[in-house]
Amino acid sequence: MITTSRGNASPPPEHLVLEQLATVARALAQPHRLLLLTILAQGERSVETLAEAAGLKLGNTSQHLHRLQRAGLVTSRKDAQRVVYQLSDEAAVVVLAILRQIAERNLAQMSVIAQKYFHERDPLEPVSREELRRRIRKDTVTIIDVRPAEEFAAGHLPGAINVPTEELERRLRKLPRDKEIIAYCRGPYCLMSYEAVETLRRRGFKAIRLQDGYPEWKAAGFPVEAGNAP
Amino acid sequence: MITTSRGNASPPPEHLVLEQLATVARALAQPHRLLLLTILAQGERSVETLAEAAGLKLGNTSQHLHRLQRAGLVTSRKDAQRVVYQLSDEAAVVVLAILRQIAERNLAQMSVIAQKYFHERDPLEPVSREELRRRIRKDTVTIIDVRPAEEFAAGHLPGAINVPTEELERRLRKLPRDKEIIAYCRGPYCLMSYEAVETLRRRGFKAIRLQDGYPEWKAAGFPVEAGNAP
DNA sequence: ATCATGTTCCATAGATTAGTGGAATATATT
DNA sequence: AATATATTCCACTAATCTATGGAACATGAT
Repeated sequence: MITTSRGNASPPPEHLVLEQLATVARALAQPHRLLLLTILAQGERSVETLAEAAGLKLGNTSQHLHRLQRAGLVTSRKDAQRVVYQLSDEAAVVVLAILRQIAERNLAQMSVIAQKYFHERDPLEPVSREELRRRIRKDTVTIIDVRPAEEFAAGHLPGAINVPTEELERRLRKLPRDKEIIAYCRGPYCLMSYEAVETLRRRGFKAIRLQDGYPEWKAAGFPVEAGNAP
Repeated sequence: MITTSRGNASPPPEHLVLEQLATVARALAQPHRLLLLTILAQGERSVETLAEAAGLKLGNTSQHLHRLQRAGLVTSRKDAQRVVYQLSDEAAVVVLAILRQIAERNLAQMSVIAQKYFHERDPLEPVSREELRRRIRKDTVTIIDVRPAEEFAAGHLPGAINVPTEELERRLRKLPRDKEIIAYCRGPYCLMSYEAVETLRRRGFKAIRLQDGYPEWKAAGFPVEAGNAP
């Protein structure tokens, strides 16, 4: 009798494929690595600055980065003594967005966190990317990027000015009181833009957050600028 | 001095969010669970039939399903004695597609597997979903769904006829020799449609595969039918 | 009530993983 | 050559995960 089943030899090709997908998923299955990915989504970085930004030990960071690299999520290049990592793919930003979507829609605890620490802090609906692009064309807004200077330099929204949260109070005088101010940062669950609009509104500015953050703007194919324009 | 850093109390909200995302990713980080998801992507199923389809022990399957449920990827409902699971979200299909994309583009081993077991077996470019929809309208194709009857009944492409691979040889007479035959199955890394077009071409039919499979067709928002039309 | 069916729960053993401290390595700089 | 800087490698511990067999539980049929 002819049979389509295989003996007790090697696993079927379908399973080999699933094994590969699981390798990618395993790399995503750890909060610290997800954190490293969200930091890399802002722009490339060396191991040391990554470790510092993530609050991790150097060796530990190095290990995590290797795991991410083996999973095809990041690539590295050597720049003199240092090793610079970057996302290998916009797909990494997309997969994070989908994990977020699944968690938001189906995990009770996620709703609680989103409500308590985020929505409650800024109940106003953020501006959508499309809407912001329209307003940029009409020049009716001021956009502030509240991420650290390093990340701003690696890439930002066209025309945005960099005002890291720590400097915000100090630089209020330079912000316009007539135009609406739109703030953005690393992503939808980054508190920096929340803090910024809170501060600004308290001081009488008209401020609102952008939907998501820089990586999502870029991944959506919207225009970006790089460099350290003041 | 006022500081924005927190003492040694609870982790920052951003980390709570990453913890949730990691929960979802951890559920995806195991080949057997990915297999269960691809089976559920064909339609809802009871624990027992899932275990059988996946080749897993019952208790083990039950445990995996709970993990998937806690991660918000599937939901269950009770139907008399049996418990029926289904995907909670089309997002599950999307996340599998992205993991696949990342693996394909960045993992050397994935390319080897894809080449050796899939591309080599059918070097012809598959028909895209858009192209197939056009041809359906013109009625210039016969579509065969080579998945098991159970999965066909749960949902299939409009007008497709169900010819499970084991029955293909037996039912060749009923297939047209003038029209092109388009075969599809569970997804891009499911061998059933590869086997089918191979058999058909050997017998002189004009056969070609559809890009991806049923779950991707449905997730793309294309029309589907359900029920057991012959 | 009793039995059959389908699913979950529990304890356990083996494998994998995360974090740590420190040694080893590679590349500039002096 | 010697030193400083940036990263990786290694050994080890604690925690988590997977699969297994079997007991327990719920539901419907007899």
